[in-house]
Amino acid sequence: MLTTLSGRETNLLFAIMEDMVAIRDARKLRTQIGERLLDLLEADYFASYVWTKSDGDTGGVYLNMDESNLAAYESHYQYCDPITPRFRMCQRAAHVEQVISREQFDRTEFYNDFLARDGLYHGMNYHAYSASGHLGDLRIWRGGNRETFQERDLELLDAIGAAFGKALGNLRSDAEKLRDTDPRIRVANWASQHGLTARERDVICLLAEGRRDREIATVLGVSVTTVRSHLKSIFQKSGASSRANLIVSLNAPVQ
Amino acid sequence: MLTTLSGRETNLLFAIMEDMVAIRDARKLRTQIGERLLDLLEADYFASYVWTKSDGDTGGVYLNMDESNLAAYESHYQYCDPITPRFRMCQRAAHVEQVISREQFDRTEFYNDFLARDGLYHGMNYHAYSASGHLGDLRIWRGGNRETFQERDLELLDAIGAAFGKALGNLRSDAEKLRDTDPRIRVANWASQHGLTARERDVICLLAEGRRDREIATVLGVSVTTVRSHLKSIFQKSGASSRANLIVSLNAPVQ
DNA sequence: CATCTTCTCCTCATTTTTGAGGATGCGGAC
DNA sequence: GTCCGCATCCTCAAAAATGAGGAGAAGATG
Repeated sequence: MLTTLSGRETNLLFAIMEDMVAIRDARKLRTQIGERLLDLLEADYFASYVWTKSDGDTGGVYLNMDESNLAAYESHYQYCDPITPRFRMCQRAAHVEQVISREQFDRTEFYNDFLARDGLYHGMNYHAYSASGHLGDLRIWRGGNRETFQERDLELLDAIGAAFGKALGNLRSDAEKLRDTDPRIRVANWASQHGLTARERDVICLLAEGRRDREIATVLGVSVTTVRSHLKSIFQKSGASSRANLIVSLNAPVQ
Repeated sequence: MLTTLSGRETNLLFAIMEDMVAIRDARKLRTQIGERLLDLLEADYFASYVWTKSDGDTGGVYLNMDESNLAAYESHYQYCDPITPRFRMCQRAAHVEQVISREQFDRTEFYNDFLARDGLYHGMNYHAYSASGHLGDLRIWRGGNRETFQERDLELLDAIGAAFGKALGNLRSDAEKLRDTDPRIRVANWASQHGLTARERDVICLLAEGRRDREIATVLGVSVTTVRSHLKSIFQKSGASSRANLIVSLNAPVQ
């Protein structure tokens, strides 16, 4: 690739570069990059999906698209989407017409009942992957009254998409690390690993905080002997040799 | 700023953008960005310093500079460096001649005995800051037989420096978070917070692993009563009410 | 030298935890 | 219905940890 950039484009690219390192929330990053891309590529519509949703993230980020139409996509059209699976097979940014012929596409229910209703006509996608799977995508569209995307646009999207994918990968692995250190989640994982019952879970949650049998009993509203009874089976199931050992394995950031 | 970029420059900028998100080691990032900048700005020499050194990082990263001369900088010339303090006051990339007059500079020991020996003549610096202080810098030089840097070069360095600063800031705060979750360091911090003696530290290190008094005694090669004696003063100094409580506060990622 | 801290070890009493046996009632699965 | 897992409660005994009182030796500090 060897493309010159105008002053306007250079400015946008610098802004994108700063966003990539500065924004550390995947949803915000996708929104911001979307706005920059619409500007840079002179496009009209933007959408971005991630497949592994997390913390209240519905997965989709959209710009200039109709709410009710999007609801229809999420409930129906994503299941008869003829292009996204093909885009996902490309290792780089691709134009709609690189994955399906225009004639074929124009006859699909997906195009006529979904895309066309919002005015989407010319499209290109970038799908970011890591070793562990799909990270997220960038979907750029122009209306039918506009020019189609050129090879140069694909190159720009490709280069930005590469960095975008790395950034998403970083954010995801950061989130995973954080989740590994969240005590509640660690305790819950530990509990299911060892096949603990609901009540035994209640007990180790309090145990993990360093409480005594008597305190645990008070909090749970049962007698101390009941707590000891649960503890006995917890020791049996986990093979832990002492309360101290248990607390360490429940609280240690890395096991 | 409104600068057009050539195809070569665009490619380099995309590469820099990817480096910024992909490289998660501060030293490697500085080295890589240094090489890209030498290429992009057609410069001859690169140096980058960080002031808060960490994990075997000596602070300085250099390209095309003489080893023995650098040793002289670290031991002597950095203390009579007339320009770096002035560069650090600039909020953006600056040319040497923006912080000192050429005539003045050419008379300094710093220039004649240090820079000139390696052939450094035209220079520009970028110093990155965060709220907590200086993060790191980018120092770009050309030889005396070359053209001086133009306003356009400063603009490029400035834009890249902004993202570079954010990236360094992220890496540093990530490293700090990691350090907060390292059990050994947390135990050491906890110990000094509560004014524990060396032997008491040894005891809680083993205690934090969930060991029994007897085990601790064996490992330390003392009697159980000695261990209990140390534990007694640990309990007194820290105000902890039980061994379980102690283990939690020693192991909990966040206190 | 006297004083202080630290490390080492001790006793005695008490509380807490662990391990081993139980028993009862409840609700779902076969 | 019978069986099984679960939650609840019990006793008794042993092991571990806590709290309080020490004492002696080594070393640093005034």
